[in-house]
Amino acid sequence: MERTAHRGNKTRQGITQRDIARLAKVSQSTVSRVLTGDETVDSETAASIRSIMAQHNYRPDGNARALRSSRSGLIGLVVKRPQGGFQDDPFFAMLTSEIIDALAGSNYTLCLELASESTQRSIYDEMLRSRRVDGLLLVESAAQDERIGLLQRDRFPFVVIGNPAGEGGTVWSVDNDNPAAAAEATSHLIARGYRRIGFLAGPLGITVSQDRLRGYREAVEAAGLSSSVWECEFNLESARKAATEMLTGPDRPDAVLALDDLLATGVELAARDLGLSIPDELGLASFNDSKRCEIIAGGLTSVNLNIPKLVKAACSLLMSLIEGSPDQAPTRIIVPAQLHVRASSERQIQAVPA
Amino acid sequence: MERTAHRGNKTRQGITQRDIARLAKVSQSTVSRVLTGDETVDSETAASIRSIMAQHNYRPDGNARALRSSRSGLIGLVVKRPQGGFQDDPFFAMLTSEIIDALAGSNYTLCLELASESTQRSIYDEMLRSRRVDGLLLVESAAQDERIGLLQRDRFPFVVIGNPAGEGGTVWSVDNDNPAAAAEATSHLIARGYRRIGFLAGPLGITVSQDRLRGYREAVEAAGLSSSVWECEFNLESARKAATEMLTGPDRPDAVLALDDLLATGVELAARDLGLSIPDELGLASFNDSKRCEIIAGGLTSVNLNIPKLVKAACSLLMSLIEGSPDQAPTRIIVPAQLHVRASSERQIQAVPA
DNA sequence: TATAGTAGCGAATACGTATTCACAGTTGAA
DNA sequence: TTCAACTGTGAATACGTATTCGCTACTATA
Repeated sequence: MERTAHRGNKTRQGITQRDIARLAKVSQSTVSRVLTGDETVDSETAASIRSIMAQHNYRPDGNARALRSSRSGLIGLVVKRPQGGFQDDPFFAMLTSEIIDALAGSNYTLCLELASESTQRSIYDEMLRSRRVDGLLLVESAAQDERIGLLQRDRFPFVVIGNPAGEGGTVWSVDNDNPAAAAEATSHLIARGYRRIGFLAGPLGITVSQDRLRGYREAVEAAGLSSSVWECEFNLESARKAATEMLTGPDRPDAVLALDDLLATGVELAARDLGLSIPDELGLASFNDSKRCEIIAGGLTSVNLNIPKLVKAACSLLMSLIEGSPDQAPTRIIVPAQLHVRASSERQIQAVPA
Repeated sequence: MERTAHRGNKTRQGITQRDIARLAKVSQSTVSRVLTGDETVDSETAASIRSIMAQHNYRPDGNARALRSSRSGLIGLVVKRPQGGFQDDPFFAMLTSEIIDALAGSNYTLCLELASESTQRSIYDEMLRSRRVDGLLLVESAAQDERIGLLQRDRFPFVVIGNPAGEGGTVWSVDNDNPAAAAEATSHLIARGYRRIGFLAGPLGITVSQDRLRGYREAVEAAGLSSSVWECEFNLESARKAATEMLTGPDRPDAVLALDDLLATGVELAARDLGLSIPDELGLASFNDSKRCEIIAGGLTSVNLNIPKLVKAACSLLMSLIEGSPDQAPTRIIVPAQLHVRASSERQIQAVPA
């Protein structure tokens, strides 16, 4: 005589394949076949089953599916979170957003993990070794990363976005040609008549710093100029401080190439503090071409990294790794970047005779 | 005679409870008991099992676990993505980051979903009805949301961050007291001697716009001043355009309260274009107290929403909903916000006799 | 007409875990 | 001494799906 409805909690049970089968007067396996798109089901039977499914609003249980087929349909995104949290840098949001778009048509869903030192280990255990995710996107720029070794040992599908320095050709990765892009940006500044070009890098232990620094150096040396490099942390205060030192020291640069729009913002602040006008007294360029480039320094020249394309490449690569390991040697995919010139580097050209 | 090793793909098999049991010379169920923290296992047996687990680097299969216990340990985050993608607004990144921190000690992991119009439906089906997530955090400000009805119908655990307008007392939610905060910010501007205070809102269909507008109106009217409201989209260009109209129209405001740091940035740009100095000729205040407040307009007065606390409250609420539905009436939790005064509203006080 | 081939389908099983049930052995109180 | 309670355990089962294995009919070929 007991009512069962008031349990409230367990009531949320959901309908299963067996229920559908009962209603359609077929076996559960036939229902399953319809779901997996098996061709050997009579089209009329299939239609009837489908209609009953729709009618009862049936949805397969993702966990059962994952257990049986050992494929979860989840992709993990691992980003190293800068200490001090995310600054205004929209890189992370752009990335996430693009990944979701890239995955939209597929059978995969994004699952997020921000790594700080403390959660780092948990990612690997909780998500990966528990088979919760089918593959990993690693946003990587640290020169050393012990996780990569672990992933390789387990033959776990993963793609690095960025430059996994030590792992040269042993890892699938997608990146821009940062040295070339940095060289182009530097050459652009030189072509605009700037002569003492400084480089404001992030932490030098990070490969993206190293790569862009290299391109900068090459371009500067090729032009017979000398280089001057400053290092700072990935936050505004640090960038502003470094830029201030840079611009008040001896042999002050007349142009700065910053690693990042965030750091470039710091340079602009420093310049404003010092009363230096951009672009006349100081040229400025950087990387990312984020929205803020339209407002910083009256328009900030910046390298567009083509994040949508970068992400699409990474995702489709990862999916193919997950689905049928091509057993091909790992490749590094390079997505072209493009310099987006704006006012911050548009000084009147100062006669540079051919 | 066939080698089995070269399959390469299926090799990634992983060790199971049964394997552990065999090694420990106990039954699989005892191993399971150790894992679930069942007290009835002999401590010596348990120790031995644990040691074997550690030795063989065992990890329980998350999918099997989820299937059996109908609890996945995943929490979904649903954010409505503004069209045009994320601008420089760091709100999303702050949120995500804080959620991960809040979940760090718990047994839950974050799983992300950005909703655009097209993926909206898929969230509900793929993640929720497939039982992939145990609960949902909904970042909500639309006045109407059909998803909430669906969630309620299925008695699915979810918590709204923000104000789910129509759903008054029928939904668990966590929010700031936006009317009060807006009133405080407005009163602050008035106390600093500003007299014609404009409000730059986002889209008015959004509850956060409505709530802050209300507080602004109350404060302005209480001071015997008149209100003037402008609406714009959630992007810099739109804000700048609206602010320009605002500041060039008749009866130009001498202070602006913006809905958001992003919109406030647009106001600053417009002011700069028009040669209006902040704070002397134009007072400015907004909401979010993001990092950029330290650099906009020489320091932007902004309401700190206390996102860490907001998020912690939402997460622990959600977890308790998931674990044992308290069958208590839904509650709206209000986290106090605090006005962070900076230079942008710090005009010399112009004699306002008591 | 006999046989090979094939389409369609149900029974059974596997995936790895959590949980229920029963049972043996021990303890403790009557 | 007897029986009840308790402790620690293994066998069995369930979770919902995908998949393998045969079996039945039916068609095509000879």
